[in-house]
Amino acid sequence: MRNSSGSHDLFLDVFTEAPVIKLEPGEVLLHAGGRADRVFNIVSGMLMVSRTGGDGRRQILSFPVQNHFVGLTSTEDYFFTVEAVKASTVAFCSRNVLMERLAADPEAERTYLNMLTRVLEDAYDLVYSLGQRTAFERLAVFILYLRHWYRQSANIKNDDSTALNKIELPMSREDIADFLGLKKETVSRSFRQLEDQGLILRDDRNNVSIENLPALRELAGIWDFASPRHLSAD
Amino acid sequence: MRNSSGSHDLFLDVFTEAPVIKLEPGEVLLHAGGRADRVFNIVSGMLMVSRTGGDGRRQILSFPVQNHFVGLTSTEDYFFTVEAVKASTVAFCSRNVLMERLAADPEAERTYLNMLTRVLEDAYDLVYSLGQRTAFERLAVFILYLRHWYRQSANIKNDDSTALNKIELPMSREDIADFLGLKKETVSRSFRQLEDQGLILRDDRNNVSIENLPALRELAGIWDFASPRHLSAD
DNA sequence: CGTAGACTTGACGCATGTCAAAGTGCGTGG
DNA sequence: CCACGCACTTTGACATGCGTCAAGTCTACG
Repeated sequence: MRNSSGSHDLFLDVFTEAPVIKLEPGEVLLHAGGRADRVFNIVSGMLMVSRTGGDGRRQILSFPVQNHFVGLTSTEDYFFTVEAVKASTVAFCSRNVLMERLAADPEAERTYLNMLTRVLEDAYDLVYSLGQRTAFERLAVFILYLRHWYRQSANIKNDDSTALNKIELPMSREDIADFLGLKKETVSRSFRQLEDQGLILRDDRNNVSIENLPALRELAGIWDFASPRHLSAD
Repeated sequence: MRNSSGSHDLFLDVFTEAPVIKLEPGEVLLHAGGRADRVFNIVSGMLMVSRTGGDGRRQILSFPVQNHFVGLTSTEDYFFTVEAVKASTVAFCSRNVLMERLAADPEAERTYLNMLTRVLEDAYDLVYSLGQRTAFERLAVFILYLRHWYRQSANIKNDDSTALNKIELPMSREDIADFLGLKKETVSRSFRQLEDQGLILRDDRNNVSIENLPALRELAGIWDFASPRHLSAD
């Protein structure tokens, strides 16, 4: 199982009593280059982790949501920027405290390793999308990702639940583009294409409805987000 | 410092006395879908980690070399395939043994977390390349990566050493293409373009010489592989 | 030598990027 | 409450980088 929100498998107890920070949309939690002395656990909302090159090109690395974890580096400094996409609250603790806790408690350590490994697997999923999928497919996968995250947050078991067919898109088209390695115009056109083919419906700027889940999954090549890996078997 | 080959910062002692496997080029170490009960440390040579979709599209995730680590999953099964690019030897130990060692020894645990975090950072580097860079730039970055790995293996301190200007390319053009999210023809043409601009020289099929390191770095936007992060500051 | 596999090169097409204009919703101030 | 303006999105026309398909070339190996 990939997750079931709130389970101890995903949550480190160093965060249970930890202080929280409230963030408004667009507010920056931490900057690339800043000293990496804290780690964060998202309590609610949605953040955005990005990296910007010297020439201004920006790549979004992830959109962490409830119970996701942010702040890992192997070095002294953050190499990414984290900001809020929507109003969010995050718990934080110092890196040292976390490390001591992990050293003292093998159970916490296992949990942490699992979280870290999942982040890595998500990164590899993104690599696969960027390297192998078309714009159209990337957007389909992205919508299924959002659906998956909302399912986790709402703690809904049934992966086919129609309760999950309203998808909120709290980030801008440009953010989506920078996540998927596209331009915002291409994202717009791909949304249109998905709508024209009856896979989704654009309710408004920030909300789409999934109209044909099996076809979306077919397009994405993803059959079960909860299974060991996201790609259909080879 | 990102590494200094053989240092205890990068090497887990569970592997010191561990049995090794010898692999010929093309030989498969493990298959996607197989039970993930072992972890591996590369002693010499070069491997290739890949993931193939149901429709046959393949994405190479990494080319691990000396002292790199392979076999991490959060689940019961491997979701990637690992094979040898050139003759290699790898040390292995069971996942359980590793986990027990990490639980027992905070020092080993720290080392392991660092290794894992670096793998994650490499994955994010690849994400940036695939999402933001042109074919030409991706190849420049790739050559600099190879150079960086060879520098690690040879344990050469000076990052400008001309001893590192002969770069071996043990993998096929198609492998490079599947790593960089391109087609093999585009890889060929980008090599040509690099040569035409005097940045490299193609000695033969599997060897290039770096002719203009500063220009390559400029193109890649990478100034110092040993620094906290690979991208030039923003 | 001769053949096979890998690589290179060329001609062409298409997906995505670029640039520009029009549409949409939303907050602000009259 | 309405109207204006602004930011974001959508759409359109066109450009281009990379993919596709098909010859050619090289090299290793029999």
